[in-house]
Amino acid sequence: MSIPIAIVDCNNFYASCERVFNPKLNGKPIVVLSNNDGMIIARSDEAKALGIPMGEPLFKIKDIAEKNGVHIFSSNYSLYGDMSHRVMTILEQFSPDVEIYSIDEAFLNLDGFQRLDLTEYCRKIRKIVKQWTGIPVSVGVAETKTLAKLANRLAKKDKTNNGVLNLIDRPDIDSFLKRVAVEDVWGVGRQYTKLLNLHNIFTAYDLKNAKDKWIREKMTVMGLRTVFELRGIPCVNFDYTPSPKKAIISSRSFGRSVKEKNEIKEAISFFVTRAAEKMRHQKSAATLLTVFLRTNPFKNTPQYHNGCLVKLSVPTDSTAELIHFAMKGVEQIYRAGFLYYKVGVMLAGLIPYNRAQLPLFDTENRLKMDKITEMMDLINIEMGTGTIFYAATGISRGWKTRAERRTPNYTTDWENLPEIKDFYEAMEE
DNA sequence: TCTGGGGTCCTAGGACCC
DNA sequence: TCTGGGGTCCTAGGACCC
Repeated sequence: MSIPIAIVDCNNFYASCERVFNPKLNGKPIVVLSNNDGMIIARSDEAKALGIPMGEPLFKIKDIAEKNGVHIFSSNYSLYGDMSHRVMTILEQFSPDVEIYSIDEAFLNLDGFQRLDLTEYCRKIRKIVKQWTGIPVSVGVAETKTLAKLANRLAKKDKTNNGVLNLIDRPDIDSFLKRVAVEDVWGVGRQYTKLLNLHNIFTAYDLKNAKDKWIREKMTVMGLRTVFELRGIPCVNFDYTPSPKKAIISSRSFGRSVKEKNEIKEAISFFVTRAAEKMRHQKSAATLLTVFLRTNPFKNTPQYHNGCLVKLSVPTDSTAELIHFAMKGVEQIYRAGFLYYKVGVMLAGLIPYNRAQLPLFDTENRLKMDKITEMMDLINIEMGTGTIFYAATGISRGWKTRAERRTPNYTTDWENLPEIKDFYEAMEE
């Protein structure tokens, strides 16, 4: 007997988070912007209905937004992260095996729940999450992850489903597959869509019936896996305990273009600090460090982009040491005269810290360095990120990303607790 | 004025080994 | 005259995800 898999997906997650704490926004169009207030990364249903596309730069929709009173927000990841955590905690009450797949999605293994009416069960999940967090979710249920994602999509699209679609034991499953375009299948992106369309494969149903050999040749085993999943054969396993990351990236575009090497260095030091913190959090050490910088590819100015990979002879998790090597990298690739718009750092070749090989003859006093790092982490956790930092990251932070329309951290900062009177006012309207 | 950030996996090809 | 076969590891690049 097959195992039912559910995927719970928050509707328009970022937009919904903003709405929870500002009930006046109910029924109003909302969009949320990417970092640096660059483009649209989330839209409420009302904003979608206005024809505002995903990924559109803000300046291109300014007119529509003004005309229709669209509410525009900078993204507020502290808020979204906390809301996500609340939703996931609730989901864990509905299945012992929950895989948190992204900030707004989770797979639930419903093995053992087969005797229940799964559609009813998922309606209950939906109701409780909405009641306890204010976030609306949709649920798709099927025998494979790919089919569950597809069911979820249809649940969201067709309002008659009430946010839940269960495809288990549906003899008419093909009629659902025919309603989903191939580019909307999980695992099929832009490039493969082009290729598939060229070969007259337009729907999930067409893809399900494609020839194995051809798919394997053109789309590798990943594509074949997708096809099998559409046929109801599970190929994508559950992953309950997130394994440590194999690479950690920290990068950002600047709020303005930056010319000076010193500013670039400060920004890179700042990103090294953040990446190293993340790395220590998962108890890894890096053997490779890459720094990169680039000019704005959307501008008609001289272009330059370059990266520099530093192999670290001794694996390290020390911010100070990583900054040291990163600065050497910057010296190598920085060219004067360009207007830089984005820089970043990647830590890779990560290994568990406790397995890190110490060299026989080492010039650094590692024990001492570990103590300093440990203490800095402690202070920053206790008293807030950025309380104590290396001078290399600078204090002016003139390169800082724009976020001009950010809402308060309602749930993670005592100073920003929402006030009940706002809710009353909204109810009276 | 103005276009995100952070990940994963697979494959081909080169270097190197015996 | 003439120069193997099989394996591993690493990297870059390309696809995908949210």
